Amino acid sequence: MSKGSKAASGRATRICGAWDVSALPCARCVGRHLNLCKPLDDKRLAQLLSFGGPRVWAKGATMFRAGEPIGPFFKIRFGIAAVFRILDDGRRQVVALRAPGDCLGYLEQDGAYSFEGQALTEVEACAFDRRQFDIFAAQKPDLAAATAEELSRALKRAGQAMVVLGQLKSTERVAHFLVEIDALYRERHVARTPLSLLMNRNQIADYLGLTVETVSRAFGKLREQAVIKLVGNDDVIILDHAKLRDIGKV
Amino acid sequence: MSKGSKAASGRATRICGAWDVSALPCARCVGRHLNLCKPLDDKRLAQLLSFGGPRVWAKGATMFRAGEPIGPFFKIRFGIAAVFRILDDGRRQVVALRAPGDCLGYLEQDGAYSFEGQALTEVEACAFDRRQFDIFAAQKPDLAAATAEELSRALKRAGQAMVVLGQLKSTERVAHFLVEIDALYRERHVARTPLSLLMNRNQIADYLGLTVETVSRAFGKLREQAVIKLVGNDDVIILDHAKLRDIGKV
DNA sequence: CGGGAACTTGATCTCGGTCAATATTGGTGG
DNA sequence: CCACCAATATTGACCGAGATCAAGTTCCCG
Repeated sequence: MSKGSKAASGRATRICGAWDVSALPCARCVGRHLNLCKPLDDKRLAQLLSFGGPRVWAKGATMFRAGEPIGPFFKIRFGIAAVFRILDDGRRQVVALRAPGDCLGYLEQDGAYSFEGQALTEVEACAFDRRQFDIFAAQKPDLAAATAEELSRALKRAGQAMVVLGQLKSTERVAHFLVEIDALYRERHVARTPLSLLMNRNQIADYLGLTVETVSRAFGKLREQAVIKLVGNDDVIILDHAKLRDIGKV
Repeated sequence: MSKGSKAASGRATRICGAWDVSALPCARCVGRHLNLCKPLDDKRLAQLLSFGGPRVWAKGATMFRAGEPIGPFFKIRFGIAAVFRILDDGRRQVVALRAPGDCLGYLEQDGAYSFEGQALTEVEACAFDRRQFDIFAAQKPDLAAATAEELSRALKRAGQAMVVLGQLKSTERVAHFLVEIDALYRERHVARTPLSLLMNRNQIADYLGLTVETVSRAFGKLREQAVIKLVGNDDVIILDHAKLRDIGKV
């Protein structure tokens, strides 16, 4: 599965922004710059790389923990990660899904990570020392602008997620979720047919503020309405995009 | 009420960040630079001001609408504003509360505002043309850094709000809300005793993803438990901060 | 004061949570 | 390749938190 998504990502010709880390050498090909889109020239790429090394996490691995002394932040090259928080009593809320091109572990509070990070698939990401990155960004206006742009994108997505959590009914939430990750995976070239959720029902439930059972029932309703078709546990075929978007209030 | 908060804000010696707009001349005192904290020197302040004028909205006024062609963004000097989205069927979710020092209307999508903005109290803010601001920021690394910092702060708050909406029970949400705005108003020098909510039950409900009745009942429960005391419709005295934080999972 | 808006309280209903019992699935080893 | 098994998903029965509908009550502003 993670192999599949990785292959799909590999075909990407452009992931995003002024600092496309897919352009950076990865563990298997140090010294070779793919440089698929070139807002950063080779010299600057090399400079960025000098303090940001590639790293790989297995599916399910913890990338960082809330409260843990702040370390590097990451920019995803392949795979999908979840950012979440756990309350003392075990309640858990996934706060964001992060795909190739997204940053992860950027937020900090009093010198500690603000949220938890976990790899949903195998994940490969570049690690950046934030102090050095900030210094570098201070001299590269377009990199700073790209950072602001990325944060804006994340903030917009968070706002939409708040609408989903605060106002939508369970089936609406699930419909919204499907449209959302379909668009996300497509945009980041993780897309395949059928759509692979890359999350189990539990993780989806924690993202949507529901329980596993409710998520399952919502999938059932959408299937009854012939809006989707379920294939195994992880794959979904969207039969009626328009109706799904309609239900999901997208 | 808005007059009170304004007076309180006026006493602030430092609001935040590298571009404290309270340092900019306001409508009533053009040409005079308060310059309370001085990360920007006078020349740069003047430059910023040349494309960002002060503006005032009455309590309840709409500052911008989602989908409306993008105009300036704003940085609040006095007052409190709400950022929200309305669904076709009238459901409404407040996505963020913005206090002095916060930016507002920054997010855009395809050349239109992403959310709606409304003044909860009388609001005074500086308007900035984003194109000119971006150009300016590109030459001022510390301003770009301050923008990223501000976005990070907003994103962190959004993440916490998602936990509230996704996981907390109604009373927990209201407790969390009280702690949150108490801290916010305090931090931005809007604070007074007793705590003024500056929002009616309907607005609180729309922020917490609840109904007016449920919010009212939650206030009732907190009052019964002697955690708070209600004074009129808009003021709250927090009797037991520790317990309130505990209930609100802060 | 007086009147309308905002808040509170009560009764009822519904959606989603909880608990429990199957049913699928997909990975593993024979 | 198939049979098995643990993990995951589905389904069902029931319950409860919060929504909805409907009165009251309080507040606040003229």
